[in-house]
Amino acid sequence: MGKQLVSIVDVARRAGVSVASASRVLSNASYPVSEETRSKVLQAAQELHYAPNSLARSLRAQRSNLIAVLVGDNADPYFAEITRGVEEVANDCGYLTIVCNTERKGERELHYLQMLQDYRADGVVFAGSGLNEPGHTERLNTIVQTMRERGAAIVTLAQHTLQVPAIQVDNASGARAMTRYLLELGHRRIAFIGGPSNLIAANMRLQGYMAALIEAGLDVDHTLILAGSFDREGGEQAVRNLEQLPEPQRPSAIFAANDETAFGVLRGLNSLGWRVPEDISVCGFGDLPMAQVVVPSLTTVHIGLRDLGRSGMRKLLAQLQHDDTADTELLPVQVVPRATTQTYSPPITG
Amino acid sequence: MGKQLVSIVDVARRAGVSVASASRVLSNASYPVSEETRSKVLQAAQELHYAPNSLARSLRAQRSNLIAVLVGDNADPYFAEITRGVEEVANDCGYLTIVCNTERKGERELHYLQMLQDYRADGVVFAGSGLNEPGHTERLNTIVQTMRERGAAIVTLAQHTLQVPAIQVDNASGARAMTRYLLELGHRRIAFIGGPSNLIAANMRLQGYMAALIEAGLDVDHTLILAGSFDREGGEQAVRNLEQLPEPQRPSAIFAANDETAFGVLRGLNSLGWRVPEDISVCGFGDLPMAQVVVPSLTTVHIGLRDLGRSGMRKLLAQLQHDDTADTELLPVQVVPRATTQTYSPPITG
DNA sequence: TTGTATGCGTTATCAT
DNA sequence: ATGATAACGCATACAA
Repeated sequence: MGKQLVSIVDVARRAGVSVASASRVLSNASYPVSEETRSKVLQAAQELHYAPNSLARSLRAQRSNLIAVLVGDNADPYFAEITRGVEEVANDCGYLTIVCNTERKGERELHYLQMLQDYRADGVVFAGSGLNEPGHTERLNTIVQTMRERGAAIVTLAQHTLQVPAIQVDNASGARAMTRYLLELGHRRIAFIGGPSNLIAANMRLQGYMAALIEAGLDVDHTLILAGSFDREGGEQAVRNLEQLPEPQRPSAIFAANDETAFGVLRGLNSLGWRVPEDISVCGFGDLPMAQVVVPSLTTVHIGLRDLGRSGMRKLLAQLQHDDTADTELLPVQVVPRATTQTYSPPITG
Repeated sequence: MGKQLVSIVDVARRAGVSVASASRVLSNASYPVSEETRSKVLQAAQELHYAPNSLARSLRAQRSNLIAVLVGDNADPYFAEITRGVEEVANDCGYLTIVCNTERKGERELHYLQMLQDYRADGVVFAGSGLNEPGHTERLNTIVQTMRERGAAIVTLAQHTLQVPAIQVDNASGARAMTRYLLELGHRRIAFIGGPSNLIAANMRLQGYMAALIEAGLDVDHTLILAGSFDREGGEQAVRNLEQLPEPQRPSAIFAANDETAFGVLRGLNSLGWRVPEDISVCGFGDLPMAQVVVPSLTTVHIGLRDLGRSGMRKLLAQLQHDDTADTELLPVQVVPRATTQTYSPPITG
């Protein structure tokens, strides 16, 4: 490979001092060093373009200053925003951020965790909610426990099977509030397009939706609950399925379990020639940046995603410094009414 | 901190063999080892839940298996897509991906590079184009050279002042092609909303735009060239400025230097009550996923961003394996006509 | 085929 | 205040 970089030994030699002294200067140790020694070391380091070897440092210190964020897909704006928040705080505190795309596959998640354990990552942020694959929870728990015993910090930013410090998005309340909002607009037949069945967050939102209906004294119509996949394709497919429904059974509003799905719904409705919100109301969950960009702008449930990332990283740091905060916090969310929803008006039969 | 993890020494002891033998088994060395020894080591490792220390390994091997992607902002879909592609290939090849948000600040870029040097990152992907800050190029060059001398691989995915292997998005041709396309539609007054002046890519697109006009024998009207910032706000602001223009000087088409800007333009026009594409045509550059989501869907220049990331990482690997490929490749782009552009029709004066 | 010993670059411990 | 040295965990050169 390339030529060796200068090491602390080279610096010490050039400065005419011991390695120990050089180290004390270069690592900003609190240990007393004479001004003369200090300046000699600093100058030698500068002249040689000394770059401390963080791998060696980490090995020695049992502390890597590496943290990781586990996401389903970093190109998904939901995770991208969280990652941004995590990275922001991490960088401020001298940590490097490793991004891991699990593609929502248990196998990949475990694979990554093992690598992170190997690299002695100081912490891991689970950005997405837990996977419901058979046997996954157990295996996940095993490695997470091992990491924690080693001193690594873990935090989840969603409902999770993991028993670790968490910041939970209040999915159930958010979905309930949104459903109530639609009910107040006069809608009675409200379709719900869910997410992957192995995603806890998706289930919580479904629960919230049903709870609101029941509270309002309405029956839950299972023909109005459709499968989705948290992506646009799922939304489009669901619309095609809704179209198959006989006229009187069709919904007057569609609640998509996340914004991406809602975008797919909007696209699907558009190609069907159904106008939003005149013919049908639509809403999502998440409030991605593009929710405000689409025309009409999307009514959705706002989650402060970047802040969620920031708080998550801070919680990680707190664990690392044994400043143990409350183990699990709930992140409140709010309904943001925009232009894709409007008061229900009965179809004109003529 | 937490309790010590088991090391290779523990494994060796438990297996009743030397550390060297254990290492040979656990690192999959090509060195011959008897079947008996191998299985003893493997079993001991399993029983102890041995996790190899990658920091030690990296220190020893002078090779970290860490790579980094330098982006302006990982929450920007442009960079998010690239990062995804990089991470995909990196992970396939056993590398961990560090994400660095430079916020397009030279200072942050340098700061990150120093950290990456400290961690002995095996490679760095510069996803964005070079910054034009005074003195930045020189300082950047210095540290990049040091990294390369060390054996690290570098690749840029955009026009860059750095003299390193690169995959360049053909910004000039793309912008020229798009401008020609608008000209063919009959537009003559085409506004151009640029990007940050210190971004080479933005300048290349402006060059392409002007080249097409000149080729068509048209004058470049500088009142139609507006400043932008590669974000939605810039697009909205530019629209407000265009509105100030007296009627006859207004453009019939707006070419935004990137998609984000175009989204801002669409939003700005919408709030002004100008219809797209009936009253005015709009197009962007980049073809982000959401270009197909907005209504009407955005005419833009397609860049295969995820592929760009993948190719970039492959180019990095090629360098690492001294399979030196062509130093700089050009990534072709294509105009994708969608619904925000249409044939120019002169305003009806009545 | 196996084992011993050394070095990768740092920092902390212990003397001085 | 300074210096010599062990140890972090691993992989290799060399010896057996």
